Formats: sequence, structure tokens, C-alpha cells
Amino acid sequence: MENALVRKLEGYISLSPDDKRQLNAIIRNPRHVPAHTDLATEGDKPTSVHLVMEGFACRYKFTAEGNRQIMAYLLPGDFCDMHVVVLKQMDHSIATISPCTVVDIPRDHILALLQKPTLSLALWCAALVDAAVLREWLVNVGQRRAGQRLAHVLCELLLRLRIVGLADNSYDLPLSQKDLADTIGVSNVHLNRVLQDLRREDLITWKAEHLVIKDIDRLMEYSGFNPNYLHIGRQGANPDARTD
Amino acid sequence: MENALVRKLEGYISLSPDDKRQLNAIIRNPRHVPAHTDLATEGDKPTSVHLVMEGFACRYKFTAEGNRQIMAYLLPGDFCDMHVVVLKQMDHSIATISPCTVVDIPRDHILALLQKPTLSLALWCAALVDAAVLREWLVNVGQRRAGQRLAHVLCELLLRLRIVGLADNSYDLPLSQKDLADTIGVSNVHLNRVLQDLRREDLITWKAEHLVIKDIDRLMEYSGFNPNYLHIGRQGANPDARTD
DNA sequence: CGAGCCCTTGAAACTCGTCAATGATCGTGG
DNA sequence: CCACGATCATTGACGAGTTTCAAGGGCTCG
Repeated sequence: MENALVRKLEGYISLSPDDKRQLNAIIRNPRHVPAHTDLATEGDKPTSVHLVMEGFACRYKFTAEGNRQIMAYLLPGDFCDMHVVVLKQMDHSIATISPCTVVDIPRDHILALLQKPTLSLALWCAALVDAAVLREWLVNVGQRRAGQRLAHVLCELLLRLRIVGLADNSYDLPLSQKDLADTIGVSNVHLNRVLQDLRREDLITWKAEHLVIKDIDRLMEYSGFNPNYLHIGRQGANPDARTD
Repeated sequence: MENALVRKLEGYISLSPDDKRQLNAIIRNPRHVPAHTDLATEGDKPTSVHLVMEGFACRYKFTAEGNRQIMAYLLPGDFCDMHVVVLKQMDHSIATISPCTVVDIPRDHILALLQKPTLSLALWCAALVDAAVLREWLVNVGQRRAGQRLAHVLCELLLRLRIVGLADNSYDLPLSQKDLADTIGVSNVHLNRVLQDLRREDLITWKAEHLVIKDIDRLMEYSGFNPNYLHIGRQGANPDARTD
């Protein structure tokens, strides 16, 4: 199976063998990072672009009052911070959640990729889909109540993990309840309560970091989930679809 | 004074006369659009990229329950939907709020801009700052209470309008209270109440679509506003700074 | 075995939403 | 020019959703 990055980008746009070769050249020298470790910290002058190849990472930020908001989950194949290419300072932090393997890509390598029209478009796709996900999170937190929000996040993770071949009807979810609470903007106590609602409704089970979605249709119905914002292409619906 | 687009992009990266010429060539044939008119609707197959030159527009989406979330304000110089370049379907809608002048840019013109390295980087900057704003909105809605959220939005609009020369310590705000409520994820009734709190605290006045920020320092303090996410460059702090 | 962390539960307080009614503003047509 | 309806802003009362505080339980790891 191809790596998560190529697999994801090919969901958006067809890549030539040469394009793939160039992508694969970039992801040499992955390094292992323990869980709960910052890859970049707010205020840093960024150096290289980080790319998650294995594991779970997140973007987050603390408010002045010391509350944390998680703004994105970074799954295998996701670029953490294209900002590096053009912006002078990190406006948020990035941290691993589970142990990860990460590739550090120097700014110049990214600029080289952007020279090639097809790869440039592929990176635009990835960035625009990231923005679409962020918009949906805003809708989620702004307009839905806690139970729906949680269900919505779980639906999204299922579909996104399927794209990179890491889920069928269940997946490994190495988050704490506090992480999820900081994702959907509720207290950890309340998160615990709505989580139990989902279990009581027999929509999910979750133990030992493994989440099982017992009825994806009902969970999507429950949360008002519409997958169009993920812009899933050829491979999305079927975890085993071939992409070339 | 240069147009809002060039002015904004020059805040990120220095443009050659030739770059500016190419940008100016693109924004010929602006058209006038009445207030409260969709420029693009969720589900559409997008055609051209829209660029706001004058007026106030927004991104929004309705949930399955019929609640609206405004996900961005589009001010002069802002691209509405780079999605067009690569994505096949609008995952949200775009509408004017006040009467606007808008430029429609065909997909191919954008692709031509992306060929030029400097302009490509400038567009990446604009897209990455848009994403940064979106992240801050998520923090805002997820972690702050209603009064702070409202104050935060008003601070952001002040700074963003200054970038394009449309604000000093006050600006025209053609929004209804319902629009603001749908922005920060509260009911219109509650928005009205926290708005009155800001007035009572003597932080703002707002009538006849004109907002006056009476004490920006206290308003920023009140809302926990930190402008770093706007990545304002050379011209940001001073509305009259020269950029070349 | 104890320390620490996370999850769970209950009770009280608070923020915010809903419902309903009133008032203000504005454009339109008589 | 005024009356009318429509839209938006305002206010009060009540209820729902959520937070906070506090305490206890379960698990892992040294």
C-alpha cells in the first residue's frame, strides 16, 4: 500500500509516477516522536513543515484564561503547518497525542513542490480541504449541542481515517475525554455525560482506546453529519479502493 | 491609493510592478451586487473565483436543523472561494451583506497567477491567514463566553479593516444583530443583551450601521484578543503606512 | 502498596435559549 | 403625507443546557 500522503492526495487529483517519486523523496528520514510532545509551539519562528506519517497529532491554542481549544486533528498524511512557507510566527501549537512518526520537510523542498503544477494543485487541495474541515468544526461548535458535536467529530474521524486506510467501522482513538472536551468546547464533566448518552443509545462503544461505531447511519443522523465538506473523491467510501 | 487586494497582499510579501500589473489586470469588470444576495450556494458546481472589492460579504452554512453559522466575513481584498480552483462542489454558501462590488475571476486566470512564484506565495499567504482567522473563530466560539466573543469579533474587524484602509477607531458595520448572533453562535436575544453590556461598559457605541470603538485597549483586554493570528505585516498597525 | 491520572457521579449555580410581547425604524403604497 | 406592514431591536419570565465544585472509584505504573 502506498503511504498516507500519496494516498490522500490521489483522492483529490491524479498524480504521475514522477510526481509520486518526488513526494516519496520528500518523506525520507521519518523520526519517532513520543506522545504528548510539542512539534511546534505558539510564538516560535517556524523552521520546517511537519508531516504526520503515523499516529495522532493536533493543533491547539490556549486562551488568555488558560482554556485549551483543539483546532484540528492531524492524521497520517496531513501537513501540520504549511504556514512555515510564508508566515513568520506560529500562531498556535502542534503536539502529538499518540506516539507519532513525523517527517520534517525544509521550506525549500515545499517551494520546489509548488513549482510543479500538478503537485501545487494537490497541495492547494489539501489546504482547502483542511479549511473546509475547520469551517465544519466552527459550525459544529457554534450551532450544535454537546451530544451532536461529539457524534459529529466521531463521524468525521471515521471517514478521514478510511481515506488513509486506517478504519473500517471502528478505529483506534488515542484521545482522553479531556481532549475531546477541548475539541468540542465543553467541560470534561459534560463530555463524560454526553458520551454516556451515545453509549446508552447503542451508537458506539469505546474502551482501551478503540472506538467502535455500531451504527454509522444513525450516528450521522444523530449528529446532522453531511460528508460533502470532506470532498472525498474516488477512494473515500470504500477503504480498499485502488487509486491507480 | 491602491486597491484593496494589492494593498492586502503587499502586507504579506513585496510585489514587483509586473506582479501588480497582473493583479490589476484581473480585477477589471467589477459588477455591483445588491445586499443579501448569494454569490454562490452550497451544492453548486463552482464556476469562477469571487473577489470582494467593496462592501461586506460572508460565508455561511445552515445545519440540518436550520440554524445558520456565519464562518467568515469577506472584506474588500478578500477572495471568497479559492475552492473553485480544485474542488468540485461548494460546501457552503457565500452572500453579500451590504451592497458589494465583486470581481469574477475565471479559474484559468487564477491558475495563471499560481504560475508566478511571487504571486503564488502571495495567494498562499492570503489563504493561510484566512485559515488562521478561522482557527481563531473556533477558539472564540469554543472557549469564550458570549460577551467576550462579540468583543473579539469587533476587535478583529477593526484590525482587518485598517489593513485595507477602511477604519481608524471606528468603521461601518452593516450587520444585523442576528448576523452577529449567527457569527458567535448565540441567540439573537442573548446577543442583544451582551451588546448592551459592552455599551454599558462604555466600550463601544453602535448606531446607524456605524460602530465606534471607544477604548480599543480595554476591548482587547475584555475579549482576550491577541492580534498575532492576523499576521499583520508592515502596514497593519498604522492605517496610512506606505508599503513600497 | 501508594501516587497519580483519568473517569464517573451528584448537587448547586450560572449562562444562555425559548417564548412572548412591546417598541422602534423604515420603505411602500394609498 | 400619513398609514400600514415588515423587519429589527428590546425586555421579561421561565426553562434547558452546561459549568463548577467536590468527592469517590478504577486503573496503571513505579
